[in-house]
Amino acid sequence: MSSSMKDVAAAAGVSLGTVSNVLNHPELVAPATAARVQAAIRTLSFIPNAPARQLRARRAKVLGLVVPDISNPFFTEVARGVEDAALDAGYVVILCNSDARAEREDRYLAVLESQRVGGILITPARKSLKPLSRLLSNGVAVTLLDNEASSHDVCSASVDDTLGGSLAADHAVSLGHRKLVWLAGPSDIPQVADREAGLMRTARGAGASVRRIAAEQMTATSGDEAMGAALVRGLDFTALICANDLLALGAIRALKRAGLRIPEDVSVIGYDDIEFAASASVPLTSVRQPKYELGHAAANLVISECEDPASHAHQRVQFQPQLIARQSSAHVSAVGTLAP
Amino acid sequence: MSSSMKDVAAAAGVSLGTVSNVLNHPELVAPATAARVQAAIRTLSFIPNAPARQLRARRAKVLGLVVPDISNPFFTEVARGVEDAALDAGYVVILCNSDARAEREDRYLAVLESQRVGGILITPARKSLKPLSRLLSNGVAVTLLDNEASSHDVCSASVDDTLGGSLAADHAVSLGHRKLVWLAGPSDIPQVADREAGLMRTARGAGASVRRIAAEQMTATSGDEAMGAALVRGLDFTALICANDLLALGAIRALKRAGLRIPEDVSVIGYDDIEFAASASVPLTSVRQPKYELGHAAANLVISECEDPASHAHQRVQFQPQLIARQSSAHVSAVGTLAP
DNA sequence: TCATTTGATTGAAAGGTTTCAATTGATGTT
DNA sequence: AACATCAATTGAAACCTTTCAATCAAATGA
Repeated sequence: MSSSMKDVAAAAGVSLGTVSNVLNHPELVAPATAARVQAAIRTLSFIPNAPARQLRARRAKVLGLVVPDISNPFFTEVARGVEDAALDAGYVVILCNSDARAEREDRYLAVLESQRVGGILITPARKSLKPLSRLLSNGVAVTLLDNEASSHDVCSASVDDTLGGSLAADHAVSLGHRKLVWLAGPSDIPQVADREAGLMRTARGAGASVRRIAAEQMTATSGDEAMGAALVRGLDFTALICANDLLALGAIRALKRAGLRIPEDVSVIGYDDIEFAASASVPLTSVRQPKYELGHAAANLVISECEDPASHAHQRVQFQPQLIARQSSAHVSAVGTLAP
Repeated sequence: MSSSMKDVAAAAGVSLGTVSNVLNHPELVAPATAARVQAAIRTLSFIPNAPARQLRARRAKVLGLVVPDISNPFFTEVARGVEDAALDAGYVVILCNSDARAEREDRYLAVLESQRVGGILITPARKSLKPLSRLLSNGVAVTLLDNEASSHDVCSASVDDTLGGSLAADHAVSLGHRKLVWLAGPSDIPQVADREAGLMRTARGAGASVRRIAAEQMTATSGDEAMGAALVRGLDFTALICANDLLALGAIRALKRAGLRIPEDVSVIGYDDIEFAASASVPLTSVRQPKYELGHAAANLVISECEDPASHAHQRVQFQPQLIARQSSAHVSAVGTLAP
């Protein structure tokens, strides 16, 4: 049986309140007493009952992490950052995959509310913060992850997606490409919209045309399908820029199936720079995001708000992306132009 | 402010106990009353306080998932299976990456004990169940994940690793390979040991030689290093079998750097069949494990024990692996033999 | 009609912690 | 010697549930 503070108090010959003070306000208790209590804690191998503490003190060292899909290596890496920061602060992370579906996200938000978590890190499935308002008004610390806060009652940690889109376009254009294809994901994903905006502005500013096709999800399978379908319809382009690396990996499969060579016939640029980008069938040029750092920073924001809500000022942290050139992109070749 | 059962009771004009019964034992309360209470719950948008419930009822619908590394796509997929099963049962999953380090695992086990989780799914960092005994004696349901239970006080869900190793060896031998290299991971990982045992038995039974090299971790980087170092030392072989796909991906990088062609000079076989195996620079032949199903089954085992510990019988669930042949493996070529 | 059974509801205790006003004992001041 | 101050400790209340014995009202049986 697990021992309680009452047992510790009895063993150390002090009152319950003193044991609590040793644990939470050591400065209030005499060194000798504290030592005696610590000894009792050790011999009884007492471990505090977190739910009981939470019930009374209403602050739980628990964070909810709500992401579209942890199997996307981007979010996996983000999650590691979150988790490491959390563990360092004695917090624990509840993993919630929303599958980018509002219904599932709502279900999780309700569960997290029921668990009375102290904070939530979320990459929301929809733009509106409405679903979060209940939590917010109950004093739960919310930080937007990989999304920039538009309102002022939450923190956010994000990467400059507009810049990222721009970097990708720059790269293609500087290699001489003028006929681009943008392989987007679902249009309601804000990150994708921002990348697209940056891409379009930069590409068109440089006199390149951009044709847009969209995949249904941000997965390799979906990228394969979308690209395959587009190729069947016929498409005149020399460079393909994808909303993320998974789409790019899938698109490459479709391109190869259609007999196209990369980068001789088509240059491909991904986004995220997931670990496998370098080991892909053609090592993938990609826009790198500081994934781990993003998660780490976001977790620290939300933890600092949990620890001291009163003196907390909401912040927006923004990281810069970076283009990593590999073999999937090359200078447009005179001979290799694609006739559809 | 969040409303409590007291508020609901007042609003519905019933006692606290009745509200509790509506929530937990609906069969005990008159339909009319139940309806009134439900209405009050809805208008007050009452959400039960899980920690308070846990304090009184000592069953928390919380699971701890302890894995070596969620960024390994194998465990990512397992985690998805766990999470889906958990959500269906109204449970929530705390994510714990042990990094395969005992110290970090212990830290997490203490946190999970403090949180008074109902169950733990763990791929242990070490063979002994000692670190779990505290939890077990406190009535926490423990299920071994991707490890077969040796004792009888826990459930386990695993994949037959000996068979998997054997399948890989069979495949290589049937393609005519007689000089194999086994790229192992840390020797204290039981899964790796089992794969090795199956591999050795089958390969040697077929008259093939197996040379063993070991990577420090189960990562691509580590596989690259280990393979690179081995190539420098000189190695006479035609087929490489790796303890997992990440090692294989890394090893392929090293092989290519050394000017070796795959599969013409060397056949490579991985293990796990992660999603990227198919998109790798050379599509990877691999031993597929039912990852999602493994996680799902394990979660259901632990949940069933949580729900009804009394009538629970510990079980071992074992899945079968399957060899997926792709282009990284081919028949040994007369010309392509490697002179070191 | 009275006693008994059944079904629905209640009230109070318990679970492990934190918090805070109150108490104690010692030290310092006049 | 009387008083104020201060540090250390205590005791009880509060947090929100669940549980269970007790109560109550209505229905049944004789």
